[in-house]
Amino acid sequence: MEAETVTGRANQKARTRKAIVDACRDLARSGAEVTMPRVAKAALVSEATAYRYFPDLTSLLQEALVAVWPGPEEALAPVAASADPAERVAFATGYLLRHVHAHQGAVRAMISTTITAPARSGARPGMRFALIDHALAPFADPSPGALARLKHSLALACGAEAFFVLTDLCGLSPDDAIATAVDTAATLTRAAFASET
Amino acid sequence: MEAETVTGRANQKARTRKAIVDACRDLARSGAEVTMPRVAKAALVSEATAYRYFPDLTSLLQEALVAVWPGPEEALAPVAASADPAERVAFATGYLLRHVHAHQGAVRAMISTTITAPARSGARPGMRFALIDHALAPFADPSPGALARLKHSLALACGAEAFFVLTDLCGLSPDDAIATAVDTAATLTRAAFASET
DNA sequence: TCTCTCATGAGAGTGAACTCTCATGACGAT
DNA sequence: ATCGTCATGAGAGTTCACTCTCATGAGAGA
Repeated sequence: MEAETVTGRANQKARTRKAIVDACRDLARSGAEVTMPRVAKAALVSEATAYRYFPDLTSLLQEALVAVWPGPEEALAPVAASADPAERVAFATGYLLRHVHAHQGAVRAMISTTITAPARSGARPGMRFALIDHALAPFADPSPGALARLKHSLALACGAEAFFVLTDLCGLSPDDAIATAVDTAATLTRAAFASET
Repeated sequence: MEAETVTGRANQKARTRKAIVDACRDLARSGAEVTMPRVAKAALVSEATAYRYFPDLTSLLQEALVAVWPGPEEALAPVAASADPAERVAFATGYLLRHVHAHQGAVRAMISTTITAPARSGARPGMRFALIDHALAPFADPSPGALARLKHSLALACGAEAFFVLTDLCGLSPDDAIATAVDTAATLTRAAFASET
């Protein structure tokens, strides 16, 4: 056999896994509702097999989404030169929320299943935390603990939940929702770096 | 018959409805998982009957929760005399989040079902909006549109989603989560009333 | 080539959210 | 007292998240 087929069994598994993740990603990108049966059907595998590779929908969605999203360095490249924390945070928030908007169906499904099982929330990708950390990495703590507190505050504005609260409950358009979240994140950042209380 | 039994049919319906709402409220208060079958069983009615009175779990939960929560005036009575917007908003946020914490199971179930059906999110009680509006009622717009924007920002910090993000994703204790959300809401309010940009 | 292992498929089963239908029986009106 | 309406119960059906079992067949090793 060729060198690439040395471990046929392993290759087979890798192919199956990839087919599932790809199908999930495609469904997520299409904005359609993402369910295990749909994904399995699209991937041409049985539902049982899909569950063999991923213990639950959440893990699958996580892997599919993470695969599509670039890392924080790449995402924040446009503001890499900026020394303004608010500007960096604002950009990160806009970036994150645009992705959430583009993958609404998948993200909604993920929140829906994790919200009722708080214990398994660890399965959710820490996109927001990586972005926030990277955006604030260059800056020193304005006052002891302030940075940690700011990061927690930002988790409220810079996340999928913020987007859905603004669109579903406040009735904002996706663009307005993103603008509002960005604004909120920037305000919080400015406040944290301004006050030395 | 007695005067109270004039419309037996109507009374019967009222009693059934009350039994369902009460059972739901009790389940919610117990912190247990709230499902239609459980509620129906506890209310001694069939699941079909429960669905006859409430089109879905969300409507039931809404009615059960709203019945327990006092109105905004009553809730904000302790800060009725305060003229500090940040203080009033902070109190409202703490109040709201303590209730969310006390009824976790019900609120989680509500979010779980509405997040996947954004169209029906209107069914969610506007607790936060009533509280925010009441907290900010005495104050004039610092600059055109600023108040409206502040209210949208506050919806992110003063809501159930904020509580769950802080506890489930950030890993904070309930008390720390509430403190963080309160702090965030106060910061946003102060920023809105301070800058005349 | 033969055999054994293991990835996979098929399908049943559970519980929950709903939806729909049909039978029952209690209550109100006459 | 009788009749008709209507609240209710019982139960089947659908979809989805999972879980489990059993049979099959393809690839790997001897």
